Amino acid sequence: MHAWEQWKKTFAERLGDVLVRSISPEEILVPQNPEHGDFAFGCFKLAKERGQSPAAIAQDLAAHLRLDHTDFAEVAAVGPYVNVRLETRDAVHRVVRDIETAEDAYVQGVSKPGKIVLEYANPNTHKELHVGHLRNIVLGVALVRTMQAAGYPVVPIGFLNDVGSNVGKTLWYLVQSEGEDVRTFDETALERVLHKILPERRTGNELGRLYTEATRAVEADETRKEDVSFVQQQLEAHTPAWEQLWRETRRWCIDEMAQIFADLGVTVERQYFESDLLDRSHEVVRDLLAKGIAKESEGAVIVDLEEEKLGVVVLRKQDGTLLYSAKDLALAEWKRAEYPDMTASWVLVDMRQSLYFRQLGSILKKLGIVSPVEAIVYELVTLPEGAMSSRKGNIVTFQQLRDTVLAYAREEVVKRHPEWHEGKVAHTAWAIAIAGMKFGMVKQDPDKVFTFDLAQQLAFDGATGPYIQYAATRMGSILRKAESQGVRVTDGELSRAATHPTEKALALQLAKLPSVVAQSGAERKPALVAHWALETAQAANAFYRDVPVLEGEIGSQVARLRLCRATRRALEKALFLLGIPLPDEM
RNA sequence: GCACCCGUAGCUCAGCUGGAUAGAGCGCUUCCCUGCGGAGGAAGAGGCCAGACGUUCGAAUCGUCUCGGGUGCACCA
Repeated sequence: MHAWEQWKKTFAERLGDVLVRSISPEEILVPQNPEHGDFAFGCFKLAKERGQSPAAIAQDLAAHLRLDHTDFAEVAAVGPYVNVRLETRDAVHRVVRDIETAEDAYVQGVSKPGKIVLEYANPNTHKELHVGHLRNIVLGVALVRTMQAAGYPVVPIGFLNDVGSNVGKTLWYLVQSEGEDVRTFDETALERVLHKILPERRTGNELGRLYTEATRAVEADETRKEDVSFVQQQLEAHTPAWEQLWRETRRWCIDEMAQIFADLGVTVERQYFESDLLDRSHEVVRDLLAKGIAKESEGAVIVDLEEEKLGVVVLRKQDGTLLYSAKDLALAEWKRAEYPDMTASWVLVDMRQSLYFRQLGSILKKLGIVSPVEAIVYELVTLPEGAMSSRKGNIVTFQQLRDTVLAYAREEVVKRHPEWHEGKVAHTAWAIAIAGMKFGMVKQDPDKVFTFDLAQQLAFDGATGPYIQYAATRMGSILRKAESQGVRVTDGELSRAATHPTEKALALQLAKLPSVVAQSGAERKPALVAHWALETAQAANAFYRDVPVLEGEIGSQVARLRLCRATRRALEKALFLLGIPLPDEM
């Protein structure tokens, strides 16, 4: 058991001894003001039960508490609270040894049973990734890592919507704007079109631009919808020329996305493609019709959920092409086939889709699927001037953001370290840029709208990712300096140094990490780890300010170096859980 | 109209399984580099925790209502 839980448990047990009843460690609280002590117990409930004043009970408890052979050095009643204080050096030793012994397993929680399949990083192809998608990816990566660390059996999977309605619309626009007739489009026309598209236009950005223009064109002239439908029908029927055009344009996007995903630390056990379940989706719609779950209405196929006050879901459009709903049903079925031992199926999506996922869950239940999908929702990313929309084209693309932040990070690195070689500059700038982009998004509550502000993304001071990296790298440079001075960081018993209050504060902070990770996993809130990292960086900076590590006798130097090392390791681990790399120096 | 989410310092946000004077960061005003890295640190100003009622010994935290803001509600995902 880690120090933090052990201390709470010990305190609770000793209280229980005096009270002759059991006290749960969860009833132990941490005073906001460290001057009160390290742990506290409030006597309000007991006071009510016993008809005595809380202060009198606190006095009594403090007088009878036996804390010998524990890490606690002091006990005091203050008003209605019993406060206990840890001996500084015992506390520091305990925590440093925990981290040194456990190494990577320091935060690892006990394995929970079951299998949770989590779908995230599920954008559309034929569009460009923007900062709204970034929130999904950042949260997804952090969720997977924190939950796994907390012992939850999370299996990350990806799903690419590569034949959505936007694709038909985009390809329709592409073909007709290159002067071809969509109705007679064949392989020779395809060659002419592809020949005209120079390599620099073979990007998601270009396809996204075409999509925006296509939307505008269809809005200007509704009769064009028929051509768009025609194209979508050809795609679903696998007509060769259209299928080839689709495959080619899709590749541009997938290549880009693969790079971005790798950059952002996305890992999935299985990558699904909407296009692979197109045919099955058509069958699913027919099955639902046959079973009477779905019905025809106004030429479309729908599922009526009015009885459950969930409205109506359209599965197949009047023109016979499929909607995302039909494909999600087929996907749910497929996931179940591939993960028969799945106990939960989660999909990370933005708030706008929460009603839709309740509808989907309801349909799946009608089909007798036992673990229907659950949407893990987060709020939108908006711009200061309002919402973003690919259809309207007012988006901040991920590439724009990345290029800007990376250039700025590089500039700052070069300014500080003109002597560094290119490889080191590039890697460090990359690590800082990732931290800059990601941290703001993970630290904020997913239920809150994230207002994207470029100036904020470029701030590397204050409550930011680079601030945390900086605190950790400073711990690293103390260790490096010690090494260069010939001080060896030995293992074994720690010296009896460790007496400064900021040293203790830092150690207690490090002690919390396993519980923070456990809670973060249980509540699906990676933000808790982000807040821990911020507080720890502050504690590390205070330690750095108050305690000159490389002074004094060798024993205390080594003890403090080990605290530095433990701090760096813990911060590195927390950053990893958030999907943020830590450079050696910065 | 119905449903979901949000309303805490000028701004961006923590705190919300009820408990000791409501916390950070940014911005603003003053400071701190012959010391282990100033991407840092110290201090200060700044709050009827949207409002009302209720539950409780105790409410930013729980409940109900009101008022703001956002989002969704049939062929986009």
